[in-house]
Amino acid sequence: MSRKLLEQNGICPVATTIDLLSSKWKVLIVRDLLTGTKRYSELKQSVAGISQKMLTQSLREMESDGLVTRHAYAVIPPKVEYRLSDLGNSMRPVIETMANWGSVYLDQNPDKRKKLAQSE
Amino acid sequence: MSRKLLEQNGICPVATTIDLLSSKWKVLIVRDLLTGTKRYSELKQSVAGISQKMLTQSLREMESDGLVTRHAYAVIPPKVEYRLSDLGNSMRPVIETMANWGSVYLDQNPDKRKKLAQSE
DNA sequence: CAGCATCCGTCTGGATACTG
DNA sequence: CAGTATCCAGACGGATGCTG
Repeated sequence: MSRKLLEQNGICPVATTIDLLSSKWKVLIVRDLLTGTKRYSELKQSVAGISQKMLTQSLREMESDGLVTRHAYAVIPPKVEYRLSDLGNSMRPVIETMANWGSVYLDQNPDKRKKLAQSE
Repeated sequence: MSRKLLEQNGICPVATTIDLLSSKWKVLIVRDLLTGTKRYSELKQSVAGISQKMLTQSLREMESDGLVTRHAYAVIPPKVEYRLSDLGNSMRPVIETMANWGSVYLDQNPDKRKKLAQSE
């Protein structure tokens, strides 16, 4: 229903952004690609908890949306790298703003921290 | 599964933010409350396409997450107003950054605009 | 007006097994 | 390593009907 959202909210810029970042996974993938090119297996690691199905599916959609580019090397074993396109990179401020907000929130709500130790 | 995301990604600030803004609807609700207090029926209008079930459910969750406050007036017919808490208001930069990104994106991809006319 | 309760189809997404 | 293919449970969310 992601496309429908855009339709129903017309040309709202916020809805547009959400539309391209439709799932949580995509946001986290962008987050991890902001630091540079990553292999499939690296993403699988850094995006804690994602299944290969969701990772592949998300990457494919992001590719067709022009957020990510895929670079496959004809070697054995296979090696595939993903990196942000210019469009994907332009999302940096969005992710950073989220990161800032989350940091402040975590600072002010120490209880939310208790859960686990760092993951990245 | 929203809480699980936070757990599995540890204390990642980005994941934290996504966690509180877990659904698209919530983002759009915050967007609309940024301009001030709104009644239930007004939100139902401005958040195009949302069902009363989803609206109520989202508002309840946002309330318990401390993003939104609810003010019910004992009149007939009933009147209930919703407004952002300080925490909710602090999300303004997040939504604005999304809006900015979406605006630029729409400007550079005029084809995405064709769909419909303005909705808000 | 502002909900709540319920039914129920749809789709998401995890688990598992297999391949170039 | 980097996927693809299937199965399937459970969550999501719309529609409908009913209240204070």
